[in-house]
Amino acid sequence: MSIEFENDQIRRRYEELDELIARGVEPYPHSFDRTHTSRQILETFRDDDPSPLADVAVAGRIMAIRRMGKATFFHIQDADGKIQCYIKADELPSQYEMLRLLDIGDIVGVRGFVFRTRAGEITVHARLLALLCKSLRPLPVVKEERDEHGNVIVHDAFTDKEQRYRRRYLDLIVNSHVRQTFIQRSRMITAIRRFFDERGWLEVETPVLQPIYGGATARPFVTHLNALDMPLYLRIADELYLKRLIVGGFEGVYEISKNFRNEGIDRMHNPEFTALEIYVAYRDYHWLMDMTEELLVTVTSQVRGEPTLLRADGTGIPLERPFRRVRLLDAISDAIGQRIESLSREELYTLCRRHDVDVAPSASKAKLIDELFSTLVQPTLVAPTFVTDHPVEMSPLAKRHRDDPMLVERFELYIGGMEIANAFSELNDPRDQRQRFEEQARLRAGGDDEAMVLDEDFLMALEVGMPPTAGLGIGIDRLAMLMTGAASIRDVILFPLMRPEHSQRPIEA
RNA sequence: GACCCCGUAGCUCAGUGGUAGAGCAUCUGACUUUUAAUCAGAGGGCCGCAGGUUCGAUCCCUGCCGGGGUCACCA
Repeated sequence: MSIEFENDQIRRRYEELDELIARGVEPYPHSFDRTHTSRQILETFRDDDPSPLADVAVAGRIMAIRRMGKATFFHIQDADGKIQCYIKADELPSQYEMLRLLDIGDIVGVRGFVFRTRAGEITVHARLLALLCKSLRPLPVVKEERDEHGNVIVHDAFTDKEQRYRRRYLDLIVNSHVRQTFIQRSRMITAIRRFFDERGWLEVETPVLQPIYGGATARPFVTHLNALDMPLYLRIADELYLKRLIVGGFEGVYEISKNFRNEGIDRMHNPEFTALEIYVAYRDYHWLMDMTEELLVTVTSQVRGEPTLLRADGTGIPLERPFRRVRLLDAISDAIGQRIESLSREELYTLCRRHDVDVAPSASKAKLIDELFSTLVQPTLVAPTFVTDHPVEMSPLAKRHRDDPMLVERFELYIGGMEIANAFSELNDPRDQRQRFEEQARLRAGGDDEAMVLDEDFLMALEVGMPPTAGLGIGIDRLAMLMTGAASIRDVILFPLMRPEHSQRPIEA
């Protein structure tokens, strides 16, 4: 086998690998009996009694080496953090020789006793050094130092966004804040599950591949099922299936799932993203606003230690109950200084033009209201705010407002200028639902390719009868952004969608 | 999709119309409590790709590829 090496460092490492094998070192052994993680040692070491840590075994990736002739210090990194190790040539002559052939990036196991160095760092003094995996590619080298206040100063951080997203494994190895971000994301989802499970609501799984896509207005990804020779769509939402389960008699169901929307990619959008949807029978959107507040305060407190979310600029967003609640038409009217509910489509269009809101002349009334809101109001909604009671044309799956049939019982939750949640008192009147679908069909015929598709089976389910139900959707990625202070959705998705690199282009069959 | 910015060593970045430089990393040597270890030396580059202008292009121009940002589209 001949390998063309990309650079001298990789060639060098392959040579070292051969030399290790020639010396009888197994470069890829099967296991290592670890007794402690780095953190367990750092947290339990006591200067007045080091004996409990007189024989520990740690394992991890070498992140720094300081060779000083016949003694060497190195740091290894495990999932918990880093710990320094110390090895002396006269104590372990053959393993010290092997260490010559090791590099930053190699994974090793160290068995020994724990002590504190003159410089004050808790360190594992090696009685055994074992190679666990030889690394054949150089890692980005990031150096850290501590200033007099103990703050970590990072030098030459691995920052190239393209490389960080494409080679997330490198990003995770060298950027500890990235590891923390994804740990927090995972804890957030765990906390959400716990919150729902404690209330007896059932986690379910519904189809990703759907013959009819629904539950949201968006362009879908289309695929094809060979077995039945039919098109299928990747789901854009779970809504219609979860409601069928409420019809079926479950009284609280939720799903945390990937949705797929064939639309733009930017700081707030990834073609596949994670959504939470939950439906609870016999409840309405008022109850749901209270529940949403409690959910967010509980989850944020558990993940961040306090009920405060974090913006990318470092400022906090305290979650103080109750969240502000404002009706959509009031919010827009206040921003404009003029009531808008009785305006015609043409008057709304003129209003948009006057306020520099960019809209197509053919835009529907719902679209114009949406544009006015998202341009004039949404950016101002930093503190958590429920925006409620949307016009019925904007919300084909929501129940009409009990006080005004032109509106629906709906809320969207905005935090940090982002839409985080969307919820309704769910429409369960099958005749009204059919009319709404028919209106969507007219929009589709008029060229709106994001309008909803009529789903006869869903209507049949509503005819069987769905109890009054409250339904909520939360954008998990966006919530994770606020949980971690991320500026881009790509920073909270492990493998965000990227255009393939040239060498990785799929070959046409 | 439109516009703006970016692409130089493994990483982070300088730089110039006369085919390249720093720090870290790598290699050689010294060093048995170092810690951005230190000290002395060395190697490493299709300057994103392809054209064009020019005696000569990493630099100027055009196109393409990739990334970032803004807008549009959109949860």
